[in-house]
Amino acid sequence: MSWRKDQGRAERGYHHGNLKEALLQAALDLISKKGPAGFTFADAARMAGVSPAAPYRHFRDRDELIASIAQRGFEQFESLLTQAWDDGRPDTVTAFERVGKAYLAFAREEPAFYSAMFESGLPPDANPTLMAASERAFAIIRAAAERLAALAPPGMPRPPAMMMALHIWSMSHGVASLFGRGDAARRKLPMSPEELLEAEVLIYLRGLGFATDRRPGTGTADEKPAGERSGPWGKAK
Amino acid sequence: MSWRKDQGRAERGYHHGNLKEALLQAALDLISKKGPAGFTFADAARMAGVSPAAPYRHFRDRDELIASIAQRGFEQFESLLTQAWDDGRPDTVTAFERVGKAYLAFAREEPAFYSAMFESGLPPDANPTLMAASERAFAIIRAAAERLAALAPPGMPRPPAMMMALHIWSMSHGVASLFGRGDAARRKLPMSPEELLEAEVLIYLRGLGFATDRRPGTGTADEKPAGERSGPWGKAK
DNA sequence: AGCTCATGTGAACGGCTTTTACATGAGCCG
DNA sequence: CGGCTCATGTAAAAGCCGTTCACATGAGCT
Repeated sequence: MSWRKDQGRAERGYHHGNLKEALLQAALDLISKKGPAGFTFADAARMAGVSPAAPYRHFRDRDELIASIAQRGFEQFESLLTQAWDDGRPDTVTAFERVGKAYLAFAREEPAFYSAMFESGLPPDANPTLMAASERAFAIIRAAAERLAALAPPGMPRPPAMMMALHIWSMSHGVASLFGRGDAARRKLPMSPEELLEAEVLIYLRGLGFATDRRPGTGTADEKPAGERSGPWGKAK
Repeated sequence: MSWRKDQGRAERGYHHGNLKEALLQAALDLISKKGPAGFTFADAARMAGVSPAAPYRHFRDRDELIASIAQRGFEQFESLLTQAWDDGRPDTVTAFERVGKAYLAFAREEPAFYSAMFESGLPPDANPTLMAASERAFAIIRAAAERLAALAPPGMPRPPAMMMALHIWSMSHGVASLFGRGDAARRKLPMSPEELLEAEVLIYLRGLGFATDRRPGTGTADEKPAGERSGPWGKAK
């Protein structure tokens, strides 16, 4: 990691040279430490070593900075989900679960992005480009659901892919926002959020008629020791 | 609705007489209008007709006011869920779904409470009595899950009730916080949040092996026209 | 060299939170 | 009823923030 002009502090002429980027970085730091509410425009400026008025050359106001972060967040999120989905390899169900885990991993490892994206209280409709980014990310989940729906067992009516996608999203978001971030501020659990979500998704998929032991499908098969794994939960009493 | 001293405005001696209550009311109004972030201590004071310093006689600081609201929210929430659960009448599955709907109804009809409870960014561990209230509310869901788990079909291993409860909670919270509040600020959906959640829960329960057509059980039976209702979703394409 | 315009500064306004010293009067005690 | 006391409210002030505006600087172009 290295900015053009060394952290922005030290010697630095009248012009910063990289202020916009420095502000975004600072804001990310601050949000991850104190939440999107505690984040302060002035603090970010201070951290970048400029006067409190300087940021206004790059962002209309505080909200626009947060929206910019949310925007980037959705882009990284989309890329992460795309990678996790990996076009359904090695088999659809496995890939699908990987997407769920990626969702949680993002919420855990990038709490600042996640907060900006989902907990900043910005009206989504006010910002078309932001909403577009959000929809591109959701489209990954939706595409995965589409593929999964196509595999639905013949006996049953096909579940609408859009609905499945919304279900998965709500489960992921629910788990992430109730139990997701480790640091502070979350409830205690008898299991990890990842396990919780995995079980939830597996049960849900089973409810749709999918075989969830991962034997069928494209079977690239590194079967887990299929021992007594008869249900999607561990040995919890 | 009528306070003791008429709105707090009008004629009113040096002492308000009911300030604490008036502040809580004002805060509820403000939060529901502008979100927990936009809410201002000074505004609440103004609305109650007192000086900006007066609230400090009743709340240590702004956060404590919000925590008080969250506290009340959890109490109302608990009461609502208890009522919806109605001790599992007329049958467990029906009552269970009613709890899900009550959850959403609360989020929709009491957005201020809901925000204070789940989106205020307060550390839950910092406030023991608040966490206790939250746990009492969750206990209702947990108790319902317990009863449901006991009914699990004999063929399969019993799902842990705690896990089921957490699953249901995460689904409800996910749907509520992504799509829950109608006014502003939410995404568009091909179906109502209520339908979305109902389908999600039904599919999930089916995944656990429950018959979800509501024919078995205590069968107090006001069967819906069981026509072509072969899956938990409507005619969505 | 000189011009121009994007970018940063300083000072100022109004608003918010919180603290402190002081005012008021409700409730009690004699 | 008179007076005391203490919870409750006020005024003023300090310190922070967001935001704006007139002004300074200097990077890049001609």
